[in-house]
Amino acid sequence: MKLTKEFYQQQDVVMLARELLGKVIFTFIDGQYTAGIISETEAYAGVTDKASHAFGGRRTNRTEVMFAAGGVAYVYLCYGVHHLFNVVTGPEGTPHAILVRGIFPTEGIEIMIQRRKVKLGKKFSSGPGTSSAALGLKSSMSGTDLLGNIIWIEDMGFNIPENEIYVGPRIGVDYAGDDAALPYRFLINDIFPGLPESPEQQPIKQIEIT
DNA sequence: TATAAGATTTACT
DNA sequence: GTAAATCTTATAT
Repeated sequence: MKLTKEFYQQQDVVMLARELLGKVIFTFIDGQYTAGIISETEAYAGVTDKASHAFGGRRTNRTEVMFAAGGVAYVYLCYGVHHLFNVVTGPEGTPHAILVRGIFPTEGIEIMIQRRKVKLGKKFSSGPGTSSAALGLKSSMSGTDLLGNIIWIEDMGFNIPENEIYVGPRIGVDYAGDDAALPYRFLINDIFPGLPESPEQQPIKQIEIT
């Protein structure tokens, strides 16, 4: 079941970030299918979030796609090196985005190994840059429709119980003042033991969402 | 025009 | 633990 426009265009980006855990992201790039279960996400809440690229309504060539209606990809180059994949959500004009920070590889694993140039293991796709690299995502794909046949996300029926989800502050956003402490990071540990060498995530303390 | 810092990863020491 | 890789944006000359 491919996720719909209606799903992506919901208002609550934090709720959507939690919902994306356990969903499966597919790519069909260079004639190769790859897929993985989303294991870690972070919400970036549009114009009001100091950690967001669109804070204060900032529009640049890079961030313009964040203002589109939900259901497209926002992929940008971080530190000049890593291509970070985000899901744009919310209605048109509301620049919400969800950073995908980790996946458990499920399909096209040989292709992913070629792209990553490392063996499967803890670090294989447990960060935003490595996840994007495994899936073949590049910043040139920013703006790609997530309802097309290049990048899409499906609900395969994996149900993630609330007590398996760790919630905490986002990574690397110390510059964002008060917003750095917001509990907008969601991750699941290795609860898919049947998968080949699922990367482990470091546990963090579960905190209440207030 | 120049500089600094960033939603990071990797290879070294 | 530290450094290097080197694109985008913001701020300061």
